[in-house]
Amino acid sequence: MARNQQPWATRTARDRSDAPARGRLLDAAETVFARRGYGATTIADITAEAEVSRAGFYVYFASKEEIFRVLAVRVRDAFLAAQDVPGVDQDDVREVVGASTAAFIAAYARHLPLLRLLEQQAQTDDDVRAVWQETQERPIHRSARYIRRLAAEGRAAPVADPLAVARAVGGMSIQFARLTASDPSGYDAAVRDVTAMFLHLLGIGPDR
Amino acid sequence: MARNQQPWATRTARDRSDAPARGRLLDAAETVFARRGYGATTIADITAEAEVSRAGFYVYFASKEEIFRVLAVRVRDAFLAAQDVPGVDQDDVREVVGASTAAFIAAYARHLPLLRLLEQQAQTDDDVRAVWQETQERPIHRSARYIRRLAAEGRAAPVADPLAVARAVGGMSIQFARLTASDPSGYDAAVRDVTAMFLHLLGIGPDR
Amino acid sequence: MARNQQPWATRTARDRSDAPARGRLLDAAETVFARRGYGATTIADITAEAEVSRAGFYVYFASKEEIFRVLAVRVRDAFLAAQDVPGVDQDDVREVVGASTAAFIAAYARHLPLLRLLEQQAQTDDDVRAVWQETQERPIHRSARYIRRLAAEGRAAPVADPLAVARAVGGMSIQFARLTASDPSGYDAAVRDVTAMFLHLLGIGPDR
Amino acid sequence: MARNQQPWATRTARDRSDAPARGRLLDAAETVFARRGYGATTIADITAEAEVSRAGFYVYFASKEEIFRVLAVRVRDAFLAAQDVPGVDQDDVREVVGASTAAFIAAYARHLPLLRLLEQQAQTDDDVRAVWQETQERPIHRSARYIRRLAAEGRAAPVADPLAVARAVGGMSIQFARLTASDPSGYDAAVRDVTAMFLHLLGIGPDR
DNA sequence: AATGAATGAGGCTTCATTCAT
DNA sequence: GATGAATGAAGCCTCATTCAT
Repeated sequence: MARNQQPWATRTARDRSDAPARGRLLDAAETVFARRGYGATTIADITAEAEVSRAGFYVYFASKEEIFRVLAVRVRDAFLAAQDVPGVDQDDVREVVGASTAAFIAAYARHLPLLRLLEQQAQTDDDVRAVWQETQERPIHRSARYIRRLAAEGRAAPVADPLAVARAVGGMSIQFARLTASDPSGYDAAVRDVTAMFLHLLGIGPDR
Repeated sequence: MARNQQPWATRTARDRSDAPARGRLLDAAETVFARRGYGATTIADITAEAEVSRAGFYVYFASKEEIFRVLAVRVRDAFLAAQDVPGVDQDDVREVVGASTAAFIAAYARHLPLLRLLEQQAQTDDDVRAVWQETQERPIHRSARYIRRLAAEGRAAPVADPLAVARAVGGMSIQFARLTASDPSGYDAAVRDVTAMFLHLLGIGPDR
Repeated sequence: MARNQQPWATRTARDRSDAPARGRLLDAAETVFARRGYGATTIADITAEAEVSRAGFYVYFASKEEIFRVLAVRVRDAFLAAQDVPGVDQDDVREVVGASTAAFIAAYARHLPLLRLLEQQAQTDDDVRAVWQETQERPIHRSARYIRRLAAEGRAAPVADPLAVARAVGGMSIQFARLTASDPSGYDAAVRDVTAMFLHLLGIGPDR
Repeated sequence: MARNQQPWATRTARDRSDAPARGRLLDAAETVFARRGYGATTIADITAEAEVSRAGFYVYFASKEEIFRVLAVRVRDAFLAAQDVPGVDQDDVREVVGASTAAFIAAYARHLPLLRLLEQQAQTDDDVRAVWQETQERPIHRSARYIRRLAAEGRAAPVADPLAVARAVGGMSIQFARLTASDPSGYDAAVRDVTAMFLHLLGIGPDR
């Protein structure tokens, strides 16, 4: 889209073939990894999907591991960015909790295939492990920070250590996100239930 | 039987423990899969670990997929069996919840490597998917049943639908089980915290 | 069948399982070789068909080559024996030629699968080659001898050297035998046509 | 094209003749199949003969079966093409029969090894069977057509149905072609005898 | 920047064959 | 004789990767 912001550009967007090859390869890799898993994916699968020659892959990436690492970062960033919920009244705990729960579940469900692979490859590849840990931990720590602040301000009375509560809520949310991924129609109920339990664990009763 | 006809024989060969090859192969497969993941594991790795010839593998299993499927069933059974907690006073909700939480977290942490692979392969292999789903769902449904009974008997006032609570608690427990797997010293705290949150979600206050 | 010629024998013929294993293996080998060809046939195929254990094969035969050699002899003998046509008036050339042509075509068509393999393996295995050559040459030489006698007695005037005529008639017969094997209904016409051409090549006109 | 930019270059590598690898593989396959038969031939044999790496084989062919199928077509075409005998006076039956008999026997003898394999593999592989049948039937039908024309024009009085005569002559020719293959010195006599018998079956007397 | 051609390395699988019982 | 279990040897095939152009 940014491409057309330059009025002097003469080429009109022609199908995928004028996207730069590197980007096409990354998109293709994401698609194929999601479809066939890490191990079963071959370089040939990726280049076929990207409509690039096999050798063309090596112009941009040194190996399957490397393209995966690049992809891992992309997924982490997308996943974390999707959790910034702007336009929420920071003073309304219920609204904050509801909105961030909704965002988390939605983002997790959306990126589930790649997140699974991330976790998987984290067992093997140290670089991926670092990315995966950040992907996992950052939302939890952010949440824990928030809970600590609420507790300090006397606006919540968490049942357990804030970090433990944050982790627990993270666990729940993931569980429901997986459910949502296999049955998207359950999304609203999932958000409602998790929000309610989150609030309850904060010692905050249901809305009226 | 013939083996005992010669009392002076020091046991006819068979130094390789004396487990029959099939069992050795399954144990070896479990070890190797846990160590190197599914994709990176080769038949040669498994047979080397089992001290069996490469060809010997095919006497009992047709492929890596097949031995994994057999292993999947074994893991599911072990994991589910580990959650039967005998000798618990069924009338004491706190004790039941505490014991089953402890058992679940311990079992999950213990089998984590294979459970991860189970989930992973469930994406690809329909048979494994069935086993994985049972592994996942059975504890949750059992837990949901228990919650429903407590609610019906007026001994608990769950914050949300019993199935949702069960699922949420499952999610938490998994989260803490993973933590425990990487840092076993946190086990007691994990059990304590999850138990407390579980009870809280059941509307049951802290012990005295 | 010979088994029941001994009146003192008490065992009645019970299905294949009391045929001695060696014979069962040979029969099985013939069946399987005919069905799958030489190369594709495995020892396991043969023993399965014979309902004998894999190792049992080696009690009687040292290898696939060896059992094939034994089979080759059996086939050669059966094929040659089938060409003895008793009860034919040796003075009636037309009858002799007709009967032996019929017998040859029938025998060739019947044993075609194994004869093909014989020829095939003759390329590779010297023992088989000897058997194959005899199988091929004996009928031709016998036929040539007959033609020579007829010529000497002035009862025929062969168009070419008796051996060449015999060879030519052999070639025709094989061609029609193959046709017959794939379409048995053509047998009578084949015999009639070949007989007519055979007689013609002997300078003997059609029957009245 | 770039190759000629450096006039001093002594030809960029490519000592392996300069036939492209695919052609070399086909030639090699023909050689090796003829030498060792189908079953005994391995991919490694072929690639060694072609001076190509084992993996190189799979760039052009998916399997031994496939390269054989391609070869089958090549052999069929070569065999059939060798039977076009130009420069023959179509009005001289003796010349036509003699020339086509000679061509057939020569072509069959020359391609005997591969033709044998063709027949052999026709039992197993449907594609090969189709090629083999055409290889077999086309000369016979062409010959039958010719005989029918001669008969219609009153220039021949075949002893039997033209198709039967054609088939019979085919059978003879094959028989003598095989003989020729194992003893090339007999070629002329074979052609003479088969031609004589062919003409005789057409009811055409010997030359003068 | 891009690619067609080629290959080294490595895993999978089959199979004839042996051996202890 | 007969067999279940096991294995060495060998072939097939795939794939990441390189290289000349």
